[in-house]
Amino acid sequence: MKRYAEPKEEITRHVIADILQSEIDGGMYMVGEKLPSEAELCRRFQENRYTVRQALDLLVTTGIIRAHQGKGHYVCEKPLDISYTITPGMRFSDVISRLGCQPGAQVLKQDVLIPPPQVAHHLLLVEGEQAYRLEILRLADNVPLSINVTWLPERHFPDFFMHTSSFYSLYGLLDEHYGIRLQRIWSAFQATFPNAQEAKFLNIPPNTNLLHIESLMRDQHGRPIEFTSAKYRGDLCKVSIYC
Amino acid sequence: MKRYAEPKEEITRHVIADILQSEIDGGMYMVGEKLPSEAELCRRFQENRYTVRQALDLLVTTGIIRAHQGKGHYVCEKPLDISYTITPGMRFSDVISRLGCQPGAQVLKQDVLIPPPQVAHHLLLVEGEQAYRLEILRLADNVPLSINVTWLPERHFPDFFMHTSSFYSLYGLLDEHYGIRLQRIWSAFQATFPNAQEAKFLNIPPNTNLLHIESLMRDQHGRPIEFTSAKYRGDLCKVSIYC
DNA sequence: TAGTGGTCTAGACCACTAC
DNA sequence: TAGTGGTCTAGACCACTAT
Repeated sequence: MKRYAEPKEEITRHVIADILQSEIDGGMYMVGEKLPSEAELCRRFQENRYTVRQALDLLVTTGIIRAHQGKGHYVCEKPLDISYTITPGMRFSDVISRLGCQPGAQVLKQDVLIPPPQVAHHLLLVEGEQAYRLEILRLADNVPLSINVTWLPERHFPDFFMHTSSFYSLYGLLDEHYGIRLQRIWSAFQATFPNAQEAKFLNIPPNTNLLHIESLMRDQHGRPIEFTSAKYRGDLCKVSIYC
Repeated sequence: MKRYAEPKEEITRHVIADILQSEIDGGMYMVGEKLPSEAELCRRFQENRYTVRQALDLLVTTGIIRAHQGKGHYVCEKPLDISYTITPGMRFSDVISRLGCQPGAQVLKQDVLIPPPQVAHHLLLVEGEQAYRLEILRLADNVPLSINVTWLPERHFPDFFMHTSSFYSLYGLLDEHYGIRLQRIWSAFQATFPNAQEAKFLNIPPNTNLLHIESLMRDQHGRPIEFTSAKYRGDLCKVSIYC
């Protein structure tokens, strides 16, 4: 056992992380399987618990494994490749179904209010005009995948909340009840980290990265209809678009 | 000073991080300015160095501050909003110039070889057909913003490397010397972390998040011409596209 | 050389999970 | 109750930066 830091050049935590990762890649620990406990890894590598934890943290941060207090470290599922083509007929729920997962959606909050200036501007609202604000959690096999905040101009959707109680697909709802089909005008992409609330709903540690997508959609008549801010789990999602 | 962990509920590191963040937000430490040293913060909060470091790490991971060994912790710049519209006439260098920064590009590597199957498939190459592979570092005011790996079918670009020595704008080069103007077919977005080499070239710690964009572009005749894998610094870049 | 952050040892208590 | 990960104390050496 090394008593103190060595000439460096290797940084023990990275060496341990690389060994564990190669063992995971090599199939020694399968997806969903539990890794040896920290104490066991300390004995195996003859290193301090701090060092072993730093190594595990590297793999947690990279989305290779996840930690469960009181249980252990587990090998993560592989990222889903969500080929997300929002054109007529392709909905979030369809995408998830095609991947062999059970899609889910949960309305966390719904309001009618005056949106922030940026949103009002995109949706071409007049001064003081109100819009629906929907906060939706998207799930696949009961695993939270994304949090969406969607804005819709109030005037286009009378009695909107009558339809959201049995929420399943937003685009399905807009098509069925209002005859509106959406197409993308513009999107902005950013890699971010979650705030406390988002981390809670997505059930992820605060250092998981998120794919943040803001989108402006228009209907078949060219009117801007929907502004959405969606935050996807970076370790599980990859989003594709076709132009 | 607490001798051991307390009833929790507060988690000291988060409390310290919140205090520091509010002070940064409040303008106590300006962008680019140095925070007090770890030792100083230990004295101020009467906490162990480990705890103070965990607090600082939270802010580093969130992109609020960055650490320089031997110097200190510094407040980060705000993200650039790179509205990246790759259509005729809009180049990376143009985007950067418009933001008031000096664009830069550096060819890290250039090869001619048989691309991996996925790339060959996208570019409609026949079995064994070769392509150019360019690894390019993009900079703004000498700060590395992204690493791009670009593939171009060899047959469309005779004497290609004659033109890459004085590299400035790839799309400018393709237009000038080959009369080819590009448009987006498809893009895939993911939030990831850098590998060791990427972290080195981008000069970022390994827990900085990256916005990874794979794109397939076609020329004015509809032929798929370019496949690019671009990794942008998540703390500095936001990429917008228009459809 | 002094000061800063980066890494590590050794050992403790807290909180969650399973039995 | 035992085992696991989560947090923290106290102190050490290493590597980089400025002077």
